[in-house]
Amino acid sequence: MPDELRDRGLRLTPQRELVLAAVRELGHANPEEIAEMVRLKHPGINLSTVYRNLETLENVGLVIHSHLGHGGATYHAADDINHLHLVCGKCGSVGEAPIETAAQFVNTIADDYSFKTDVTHFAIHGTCARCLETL
Amino acid sequence: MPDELRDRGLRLTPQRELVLAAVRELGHANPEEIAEMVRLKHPGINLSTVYRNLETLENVGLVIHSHLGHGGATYHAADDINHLHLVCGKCGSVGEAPIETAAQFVNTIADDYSFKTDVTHFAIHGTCARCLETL
DNA sequence: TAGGTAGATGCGACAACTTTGCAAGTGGCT
DNA sequence: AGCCACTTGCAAAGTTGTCGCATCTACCTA
Repeated sequence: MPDELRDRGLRLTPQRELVLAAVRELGHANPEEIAEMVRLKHPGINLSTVYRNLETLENVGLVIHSHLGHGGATYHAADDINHLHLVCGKCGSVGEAPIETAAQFVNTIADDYSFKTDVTHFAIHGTCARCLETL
Repeated sequence: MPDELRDRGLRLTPQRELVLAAVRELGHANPEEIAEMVRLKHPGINLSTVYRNLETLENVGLVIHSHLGHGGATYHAADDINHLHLVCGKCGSVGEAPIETAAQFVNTIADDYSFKTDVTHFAIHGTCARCLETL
């Protein structure tokens, strides 16, 4: 679908297409990982081009970033954000749970604080089952 | 209570006391803000000393960090972590809600995924009431 | 109370990650 | 085919946090 880029007023460059494809394929990935994947087909791409394209793609709503750990952002395809992330503070593993798991929590906060929460933006932090066992 | 430091095997230095005091006074603050406050009484303190003391104080359980925004950590007094943070992605405001608000959510995740979540570590991201109005 | 020592501090260098300026390149319109 | 604004590559710089090392000092011991 090359027109999904043009329709949003963006030029269709190989770099841009490959960045979007990488985000979709990787599920969630940081800029460095995305650059690596893009380089398989377009070895010369510069990291700053990746950063700029991620920002651009996010501005037009094709891509979304979230924060899974202490460090930088990870990027997702916008239409793939239907889950929340369970990040283990011990081993760093990233689990997923359907977004409905938080539905009541979100509603409570909306009712009590008029705050519309986006549960996918930040990870849910805690300790995973395996790490709990080994304590 | 100077002995709360010594009791945990830490030397009682003016810098360390002031860092702890600043964390307690500020409620939540990043290392730079903490350094600024410490400098009011101890102008010479080095930023790396602040970082090292925050790490040390966290190791002995007097201080805890959490992530409120895209950037770095913010620090709290450990006995002050009884609320979760509602961070508005538009205006950056930080609201609070009692930790019980998330109790059922936490239980659901524990039951379904054996994942023990720490809701205070990452902020709850979304849009605050005021920003929702002005959309 | 003086002295020794492990731990703490200050300082500068370094590292990781991201942003920016600018010149050269190129997609898309006419 | 040609033009122009948008993109890219590259290098430099900004940010934030970490590290090595020499110096200093809190605390223990005699």
